Amino acid sequence: MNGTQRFTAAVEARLKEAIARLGYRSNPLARSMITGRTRAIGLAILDISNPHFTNLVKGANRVAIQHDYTLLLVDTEENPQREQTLIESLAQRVDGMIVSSRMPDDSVQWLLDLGKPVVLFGRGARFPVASVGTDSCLAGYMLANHLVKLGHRHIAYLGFGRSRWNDERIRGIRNCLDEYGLALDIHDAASPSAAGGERACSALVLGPKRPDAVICYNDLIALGFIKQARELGLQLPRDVSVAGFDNVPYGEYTAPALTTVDFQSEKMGELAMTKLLDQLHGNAETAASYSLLDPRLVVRESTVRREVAAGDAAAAGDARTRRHESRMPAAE
Amino acid sequence: MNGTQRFTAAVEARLKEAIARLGYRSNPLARSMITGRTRAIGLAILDISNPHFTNLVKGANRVAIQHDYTLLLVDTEENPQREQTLIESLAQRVDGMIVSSRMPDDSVQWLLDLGKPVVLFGRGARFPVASVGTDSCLAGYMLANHLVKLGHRHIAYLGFGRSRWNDERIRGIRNCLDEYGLALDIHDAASPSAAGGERACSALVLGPKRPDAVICYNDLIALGFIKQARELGLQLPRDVSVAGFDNVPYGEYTAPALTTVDFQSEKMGELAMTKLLDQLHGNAETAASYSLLDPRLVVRESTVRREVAAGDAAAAGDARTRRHESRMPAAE
DNA sequence: GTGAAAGCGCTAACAA
DNA sequence: TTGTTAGCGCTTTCAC
Repeated sequence: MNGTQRFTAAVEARLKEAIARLGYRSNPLARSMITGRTRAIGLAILDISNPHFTNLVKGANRVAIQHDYTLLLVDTEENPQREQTLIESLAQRVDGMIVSSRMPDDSVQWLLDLGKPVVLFGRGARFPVASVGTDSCLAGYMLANHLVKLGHRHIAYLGFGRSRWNDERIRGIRNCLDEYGLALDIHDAASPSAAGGERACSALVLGPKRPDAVICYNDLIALGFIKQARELGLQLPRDVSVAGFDNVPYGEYTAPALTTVDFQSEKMGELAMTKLLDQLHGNAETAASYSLLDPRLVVRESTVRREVAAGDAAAAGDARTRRHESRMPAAE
Repeated sequence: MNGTQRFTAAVEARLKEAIARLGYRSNPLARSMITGRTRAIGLAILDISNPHFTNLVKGANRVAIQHDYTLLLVDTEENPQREQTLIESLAQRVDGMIVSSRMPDDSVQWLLDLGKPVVLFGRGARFPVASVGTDSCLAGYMLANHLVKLGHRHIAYLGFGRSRWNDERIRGIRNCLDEYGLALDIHDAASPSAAGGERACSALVLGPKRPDAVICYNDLIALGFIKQARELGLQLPRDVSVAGFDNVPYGEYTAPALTTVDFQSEKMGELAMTKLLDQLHGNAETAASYSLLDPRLVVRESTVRREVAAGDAAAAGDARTRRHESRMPAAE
């Protein structure tokens, strides 16, 4: 027996000797079958190529190891069917699951019916699930506000419609632009990746009215956009300011370095794992709670003050004073 | 019973009904205990933040899914103890393991003793293990050759001593430089990451003799190096050409875009998984074989022709002719 | 403090 | 084609 029973030192030694001699190793499958516990946690992420998600993993892994759990990872590759298969397969081999998914709130039920504790991302208080997230609306407001203050007036959003946060980000941006009486030009990328940003770039930049500034759904799209805009002959950031969300590590190493909003991905991972372990160990307090992390604006080189022509400047000043005293609606 | 036995349609229907009514789901743990098969493959990688490894995962995952296997991932975080614990824990839950590790050849035995089929990376023919790798020596040669042809004479290598490929890369670089009678200045980064490159930069760049060109152990180090060199006031690539290994996706989005050697990481992952499944299904042919992938030079903007002063030019010409007809030693 | 026995949920082999 | 049984490697319980 392993750990449950105590013996006299003599017997214990003899036991240990036998174990070593036979090369015995306990079969965790059989053990798990009995105890119903695996000491493993499953984590499903949408895309392992996206540093945002690998940061989640880093955070979750740290906490798991601290508590002597093994973190098992699957990459669902933004594919809903694959996601369901993989999650079902994984869920039965672990004590609990952390899941990053685009499935709508009402499709989440089967996940809960798996009978394992679950932590999700960004499900808000509207759903009785443990969940951790950030204020995407506020983040959008921050970025828009930053750009407007730099003198930008024609702002575009290159979004990703399939994301559950896309609308929130738009809302935040609009909240800000509305204060200045500015319109928002909305575009959509086919995928939340650099390739998506590249492909969407020309439609924005070569379209009828080129924006002064582009806010992208995430940093990867922003990176792709920047590269493609360059190849189309634009001078960045002079011609167009670009910003993203997530603060992925590589945004720091590009030129121009990327302005973005830090969502504290790693801390999100930590928090999710902590929440799950709490649930596992019966601390029901945090069970179905929602933890919100603060977004932080990270200003780098990809957003710069717009050099305005004379006519433009007057219009800008006009707009700014017109609705000068409006409050920040996103800080609710 | 599930799949093993056939029944008449009537019984089958009644069975299905009962299954649905009871909400029965087979317990894969119990099943695996009996059959000894889990239909899962374990993959251990050194650092999930490194796109090289996430590409391995992408490749392996694709093949696994094709064959209806679940790929379970662990991140060992460049930590040997953690690695051993995680691998042992994972190995017993899966049918086979793919392991990316820095452990020396003679420490690999315990891994094989786990009793599961294993595929490793870059173990060569010298070890009776299934393994896939690339020719690091040739890759080093390619990069060095590229730089010499661009007129660089003072070439430095910013390596990572703990890697099992570091010496191979140095050998390849030296093979080339020797042909031109050039010396190689060797430095070492503390970690194979952008942070490692940043920290190591000043010692190289502010040292007694600044190199014309720096070859970094991998792209991440190169990215960090470039960023830091910029902050130290250097004009890149004019002042220093920089190159790396791996061809990580983000090297394309930096400025200057990174010259590198493509190791076909994704294909490596595919190949490793294919090899493992072959082993699992009894195709013993590939069992202990070693597959080598070809490195490919990817020239981008971070390496440029050196603008030589008059004296330098003469010396360079001299060196080039001196051992003009020597063969490529790395193509063995 | 130690050994024996029951049974977890399943599959495999066999009997009906 | 169907129902039954043994037993996988472990933990748990209980008698010794």
